Amino acid sequence: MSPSSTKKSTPATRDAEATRGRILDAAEEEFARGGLLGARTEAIAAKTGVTKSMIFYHFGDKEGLYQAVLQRAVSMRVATIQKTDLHNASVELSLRNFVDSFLRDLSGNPNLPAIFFYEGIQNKGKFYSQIAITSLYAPLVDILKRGSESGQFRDVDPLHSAVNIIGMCVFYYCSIDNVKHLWPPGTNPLSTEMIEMHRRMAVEQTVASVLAPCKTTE
Amino acid sequence: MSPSSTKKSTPATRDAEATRGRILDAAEEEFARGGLLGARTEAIAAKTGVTKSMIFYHFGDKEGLYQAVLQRAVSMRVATIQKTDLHNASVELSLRNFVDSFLRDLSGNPNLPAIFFYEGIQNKGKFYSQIAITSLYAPLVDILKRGSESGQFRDVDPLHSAVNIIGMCVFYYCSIDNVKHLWPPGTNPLSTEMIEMHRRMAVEQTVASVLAPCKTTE
DNA sequence: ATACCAACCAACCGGTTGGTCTGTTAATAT
DNA sequence: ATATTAACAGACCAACCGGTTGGTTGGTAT
Repeated sequence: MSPSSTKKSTPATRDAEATRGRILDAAEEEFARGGLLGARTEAIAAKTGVTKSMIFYHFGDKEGLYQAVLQRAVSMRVATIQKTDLHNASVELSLRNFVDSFLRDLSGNPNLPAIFFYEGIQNKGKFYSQIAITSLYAPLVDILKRGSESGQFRDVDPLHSAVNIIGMCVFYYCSIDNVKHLWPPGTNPLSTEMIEMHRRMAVEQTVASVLAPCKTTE
Repeated sequence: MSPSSTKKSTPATRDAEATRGRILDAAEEEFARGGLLGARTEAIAAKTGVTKSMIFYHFGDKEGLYQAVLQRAVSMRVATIQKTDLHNASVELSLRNFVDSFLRDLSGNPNLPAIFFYEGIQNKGKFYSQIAITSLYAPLVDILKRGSESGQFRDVDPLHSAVNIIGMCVFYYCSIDNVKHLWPPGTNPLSTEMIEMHRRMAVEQTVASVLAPCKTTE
């Protein structure tokens, strides 16, 4: 019953683990807004509620914090990929599952696409290692290869079509403030309905973009 | 025969118009690398060959230069849109023409996608006015609406599918350094063959992503 | 109780960067 | 020729920002 009855629980103050987590959350937002270069350590500290020094105490330097943010994001995505049914006999269903799970991950964290765009453009992918990119793309490439070879998909290049499919999924999140004017004023691009609409459209377009034209009956 | 025989030609030195052009070119590269925030005026000046002061002399401030770069990019794209056949009786062909001309524009200037991404994420689209976005997207939205209503396309939402289509086209250019590791080492993502491959794939996937499934031979 | 250390803060430092100020030189008109 | 002005250069500044330093405080083991 007492606040510190359990051995491990620390009473909220002086909790290093919790502080690191809060810094990571704030940093994710800030890096999404400005990338490694444009993010301000002061801004991260302000959002977190601790002093700027804590960033350097816990993560070494700005770059260390950045890598920690990237690492966490990749790990989370890889975790949900492993929980998804991607080896279904129907490659169409496998593709549908992959894209659907990807888009649900994104809707839970709309900042991630921006962070990875920054990583590619600003840092030329320096911190987004070969291993990370492969682990994120390989399952999708594999599905496309299987579908292409079995004839269930059109004769698409697996790598190019994989990249294009990811692009179709994430562009919306990276361009919200550019394209928001296309919708009637007051429309909130991150509202539940809009997010769901985008997911439906992206899944349907994705599948249709590679699916073989319907075989003449029989 | 003399170097300054023609009235209009200025001998290369003290040519304000040419200097502005060179600054714009250098700025486009630099803004593509870091956005309005991350671009360094010194770097732009260095690439141009003139002093940093010239930027402020010709464009007022960093923001003025940035707006000039955006303006020029939008104008050029609008110009080619107007030269493209987008009102063909076949909406499929109209769509194909739009995407193809878009991708050919991009291959001539791979920096543009990054600039517009930065604009949306960093500046929240402040300088990418409602007018600009509309003039760039409206023709595509129109094609999708026509195709959807006539039944030649599936029952897609014109706005969402338009955004997704653009995403499929530009993602490759914005993520080159992230996804380059997917291809065998040494592959140049900006080589003529890769660019052409990407354009073919993007056009085919785009059309397939909205095209109605083939009617039973009737 | 008290010694100890991880967790934290406030003040400060040095390099970077957008922008300015003072001048200088090349073209042009008269 | 010479006055005028647009097109340039270079030195400089104030603000900003990543990172450091020295010191403080709260939990904890003995």
